[in-house]
Amino acid sequence: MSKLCIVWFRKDLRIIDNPALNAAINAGYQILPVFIDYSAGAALNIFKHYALLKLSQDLDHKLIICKGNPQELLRTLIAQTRASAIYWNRLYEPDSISRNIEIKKQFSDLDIKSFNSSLLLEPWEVTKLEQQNDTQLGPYNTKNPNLKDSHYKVFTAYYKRHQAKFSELNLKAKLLSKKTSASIKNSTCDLSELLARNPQELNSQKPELQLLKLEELELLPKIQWQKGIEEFWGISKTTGISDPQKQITNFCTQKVEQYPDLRNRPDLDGISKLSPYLALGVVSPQMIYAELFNPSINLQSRSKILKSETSLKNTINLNTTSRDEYLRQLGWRDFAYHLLYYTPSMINEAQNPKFKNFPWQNSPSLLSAWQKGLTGYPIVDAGMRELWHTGWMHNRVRMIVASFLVKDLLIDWRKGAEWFWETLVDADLANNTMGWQWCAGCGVDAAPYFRIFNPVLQGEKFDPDGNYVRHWIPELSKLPNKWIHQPFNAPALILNEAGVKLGDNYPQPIIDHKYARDRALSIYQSLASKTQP
DNA sequence: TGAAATGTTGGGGCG
DNA sequence: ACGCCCCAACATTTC
Repeated sequence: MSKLCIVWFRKDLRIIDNPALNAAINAGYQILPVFIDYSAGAALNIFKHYALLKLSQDLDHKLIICKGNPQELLRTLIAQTRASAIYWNRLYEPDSISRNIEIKKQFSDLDIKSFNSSLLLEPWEVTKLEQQNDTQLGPYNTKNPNLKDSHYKVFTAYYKRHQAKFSELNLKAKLLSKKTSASIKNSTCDLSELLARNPQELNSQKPELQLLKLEELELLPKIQWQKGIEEFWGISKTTGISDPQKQITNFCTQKVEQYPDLRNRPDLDGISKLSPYLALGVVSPQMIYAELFNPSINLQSRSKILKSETSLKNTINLNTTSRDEYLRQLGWRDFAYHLLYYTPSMINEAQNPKFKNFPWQNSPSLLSAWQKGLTGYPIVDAGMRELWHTGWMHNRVRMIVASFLVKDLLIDWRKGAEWFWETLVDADLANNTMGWQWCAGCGVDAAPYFRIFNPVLQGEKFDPDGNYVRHWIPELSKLPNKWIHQPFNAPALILNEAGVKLGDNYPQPIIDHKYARDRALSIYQSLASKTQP
């Protein structure tokens, strides 16, 4: 019988293009797939439940599910099964890094290997210092004086290097490892069979492993909150999340050409909606990349557009620029992990020290109105209701609601980050933290402090027909376009005809934007002029 | 990956 | 016909 390898699943809940799983099979191991639950926001937990349901099925129901301290659980499992290897795919959150260093130490007599499964390039692969490719150097290695300023702080510079590195490593040509699901199933062990084959182990003094059924992780909420999420994401109660590869193909073959034009339009279906799949590693960015620049697809879409009387030259430019623009977003994702890896403190602290004593107002009632989508500004409320019902919000609207919370209401960006963390199915520590610091203007590569979104203008610009607002705020649906983004300015007659009673079935604005803008400007301005020690 | 305030221009109404 | 004013429309500056 061949040796046994624990493949430890975390945020790589897939069997396709899973480097740790592939490597273990290639090394001739029998596979013991293990999932140890980790804490996550409520919405992500729902998605995690259904992603696990699918993964478990893909692994022929041999996935071991448990909960608790990973070190202890792995120790027990190794004692019981005599596994001689542990393979996993790397995570980059500070807690995970330190835990993994511990585990590597603790099981140093085993074959332990880790892999990149979730980024195009890992944090240390894009640095200012050329020799900085040692994965052992972590953010905590402050003894290395070179490390301090080796990382990028501005996206444009980072991405330039990212692109260069990407071609340098020739990753574009790298083929995805495509194991058939049959071969994966063949290599996968069933724990109970395994233990039955070694009955002496069962009778030993060794600690018993508490194996759980998926339901026992209690990832689904007690209230029926998940219904809208299940519906929106095409989730099946019995088979779990919908086939993500279909979602990738659909975007890369149909929608990507229009991406630059439509990506800011929450009223249209112009974006990939792959974020929750990425957050849990149900898909890898490599899978998206492969499909995005799949030569045969390019050929198809080129010929399709050629038929619609576009010149060949334009077509090719159009193809690559729209695909590159989408790829750039995956670059932002890598950048978020780069920042988090080198400055883990950014989770709780503004990267810009001038924000240390920022006079946040933190009114609980205003925060609550924002969370419920009752601010009186339609584009903000539509976004917050979309978030609550689907576990997701269009990125343009995320920026609008974030600007409103931080700059209009003067509520600490961390309150917003917490809410997003609980309610987003794509909740991702690196992205969430970077995004909020960017919006609040307190990050290293942040929006300028004076960039304050006007919710009315943003609505009119990016939801010009008001369809997005009408969908999420039906009580406003009868308002004409002219007033759909500013009901508080509409004549009484118009409101009457549309059945809108401000302060009754739709709130008055909880703050006057002009007043709020001036207030934010003066605070941020005094901050900007403040000198730091 | 803003918006408002301020500045400039030029066509048209009008005395 | 001409200068003057008004004010969109656009451009630039400022926050």
